Amino acid sequence: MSKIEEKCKLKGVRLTDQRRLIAKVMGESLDHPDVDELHKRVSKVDGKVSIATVYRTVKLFEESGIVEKHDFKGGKARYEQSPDVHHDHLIDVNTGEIVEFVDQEIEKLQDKVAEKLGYKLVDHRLELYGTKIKKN
Amino acid sequence: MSKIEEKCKLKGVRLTDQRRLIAKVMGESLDHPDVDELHKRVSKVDGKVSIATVYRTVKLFEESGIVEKHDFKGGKARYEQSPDVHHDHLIDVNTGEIVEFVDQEIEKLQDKVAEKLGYKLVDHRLELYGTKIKKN
DNA sequence: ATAATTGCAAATGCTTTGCTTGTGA
DNA sequence: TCACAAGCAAAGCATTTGCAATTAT
Repeated sequence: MSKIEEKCKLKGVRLTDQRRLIAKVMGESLDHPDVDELHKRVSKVDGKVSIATVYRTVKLFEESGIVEKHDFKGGKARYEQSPDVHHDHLIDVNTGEIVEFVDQEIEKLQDKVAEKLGYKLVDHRLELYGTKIKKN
Repeated sequence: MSKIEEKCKLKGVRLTDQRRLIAKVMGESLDHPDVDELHKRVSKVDGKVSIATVYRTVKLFEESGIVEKHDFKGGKARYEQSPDVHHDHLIDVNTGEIVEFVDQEIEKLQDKVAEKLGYKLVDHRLELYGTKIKKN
């Protein structure tokens, strides 16, 4: 049973063949696929799964905190399995490649900024867009 | 002549009555209106301006660096006049209110993170989502 | 048994675009 | 004058939804 499947059980999310398959594909994905891409990967195993089901399932998983949705610039929503430790993303503007990173100092400063403005931070979005530095 | 109008001249953007009006409305907006809202405000002055023109104009202004587009969570694109000094945004998740802020330290750290990963930062997105802290 | 889930196609909401007429420099 | 802009309605694209048939517990 996949890790995502376990989380479904835990959250009381009813499992179907389609959901199990989508969970498996998500769990095996090391990148950040969009719904179309997920549907393609799922279809290789079961060609009868509709894209509507993929949409419904990622939404369900997201609402259950099982996957994370990202709306990076210029395009469709992309998904990844909810990580154990929070991270942010750097997107290569040339290749679309995504690099994950963690910076505790920035995280702390965000809290501080919010507090200074009279707010309690409940969510945030930090995305860096960059170009690869050529090494000589 | 509005500030945005001046920028248009500078960038060689041809001015029309509609663009002048949209520029004026944008310049007078202290919030971050979406296209619908802009169209409403524009329509109060000239009811014949079509929403397609508003879409085309904000896009043109954005490409010319005259306005900034923001895709905050959950909805339509919102616009503001390009500020002289960069700032980021904190969004009140209850009211939708937007607070602008500047934090040089975070900015610096972002550059540092990108560099450490082997990238040159060309753009970034930092949004804080929070709830107002009640004061007693 | 039966409430929830699926597949399909149609609908949605924001944004863009083709085409014809109008207009700024 | 004439390349470019505007208005309108239609098209596009990602995502959601109504409905009838299917399925999990």
